[in-house]
Amino acid sequence: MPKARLTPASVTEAAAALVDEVGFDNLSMGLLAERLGIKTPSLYKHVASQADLAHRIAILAMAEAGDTIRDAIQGRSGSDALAAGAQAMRTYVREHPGRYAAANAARPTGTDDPFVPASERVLASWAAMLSGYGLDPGQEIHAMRTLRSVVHGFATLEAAGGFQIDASVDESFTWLVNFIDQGLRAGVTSASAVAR
Amino acid sequence: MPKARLTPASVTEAAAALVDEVGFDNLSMGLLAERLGIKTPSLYKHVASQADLAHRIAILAMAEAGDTIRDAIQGRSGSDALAAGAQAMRTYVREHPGRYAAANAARPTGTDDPFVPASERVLASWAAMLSGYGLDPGQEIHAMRTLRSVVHGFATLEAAGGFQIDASVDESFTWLVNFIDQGLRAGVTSASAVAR
DNA sequence: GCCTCTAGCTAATCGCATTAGCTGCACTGG
DNA sequence: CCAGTGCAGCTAATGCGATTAGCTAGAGGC
Repeated sequence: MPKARLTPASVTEAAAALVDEVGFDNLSMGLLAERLGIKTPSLYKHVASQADLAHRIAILAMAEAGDTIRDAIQGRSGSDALAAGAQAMRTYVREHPGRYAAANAARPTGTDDPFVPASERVLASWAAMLSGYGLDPGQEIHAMRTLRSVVHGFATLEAAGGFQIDASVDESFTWLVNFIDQGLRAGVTSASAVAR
Repeated sequence: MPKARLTPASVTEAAAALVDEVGFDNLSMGLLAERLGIKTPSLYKHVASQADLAHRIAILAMAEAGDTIRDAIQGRSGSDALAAGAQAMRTYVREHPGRYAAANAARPTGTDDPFVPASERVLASWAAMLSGYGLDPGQEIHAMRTLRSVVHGFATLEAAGGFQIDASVDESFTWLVNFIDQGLRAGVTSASAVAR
């Protein structure tokens, strides 16, 4: 049997894959150890505790989500960027529900916590998506929070199986993104109309 | 010492108050028992398990939220109903974060689960709020999901301390509700222009 | 070839949910 | 008013999952 040479990073990666399968609250040290072919206490040679492990998964998830969104909006702007970014986010959550749950449960441990820059990068992507709409600076923070809320809300409700009725969830998401896009564009025109 | 005569309902109520204080994931049978002035195993005379307890909290929360929202939109319609309902929901989540977390974590156990009608009543209120906008029937489900997503998303992000920047969160929420309202009103007129 | 360093192991501890079995009090029927 | 019954609460015990202590052997450096 091959010596896989475990590291904190590889353990975290395995744990992330595990939570996506069994759900974040079903994460257990025993289950993870079994997947890695080692005994439970051996895990503590790589991570400090289960809380530490969860935090590492959260950092990984935030970094991955940040990359995914940034790649999606690359070279796009305005409506296209919004649609691509939102879809990328939703897809990420759908494919990695456990990781996303870990990221949501995480709280920064301090100013030097890698989780902080990772989430800032995600926020930066959201901001970039909005920049194309030429919003009034005073509105930007509100628009950003609205955008975050709606995408986060949709993704978590979907992941939790909150949409029961058999109407296409894909279609609803497209509708939602369109709705936001139109609202943002209307805001721009009415704002400048006032200025004019 | 007064005999408080515990019941499943009173235990659930105490547990709900407890989770609002300490957070849903910090709920423990020992802590609850201590609050009630009894020993941990005695709790099992009233609830079947911790999972059962959590589920009862979820049902309570959903029922309370449903009542609160319904009361808020009483006698209002259109934009007013939307604003009042959304505010009521957010306020409920802010005042009862633990209960709300319990409700989100809950999954219906069957068709006779009281959780089902309780959540349906909440959904009915959302639907009532939207009815004033005279949306195209085919759009209603999407609008409903969008509305749920944005309010749920905002409330959970706020409860999780997700809004770091020191801009007024109240103001952001008002902005958000206004944004949705305007979009819905505009959507009525340009509903058929979705193809774009 | 020897030494050290450490991943992994076994055994033990701890906290918390849950179960088993006992007991006294409160309310019922007579 | 009294015996009988039911149940809330208690203590003691079980079990599982996280975590810690202490040991061991194999890999890489000298």
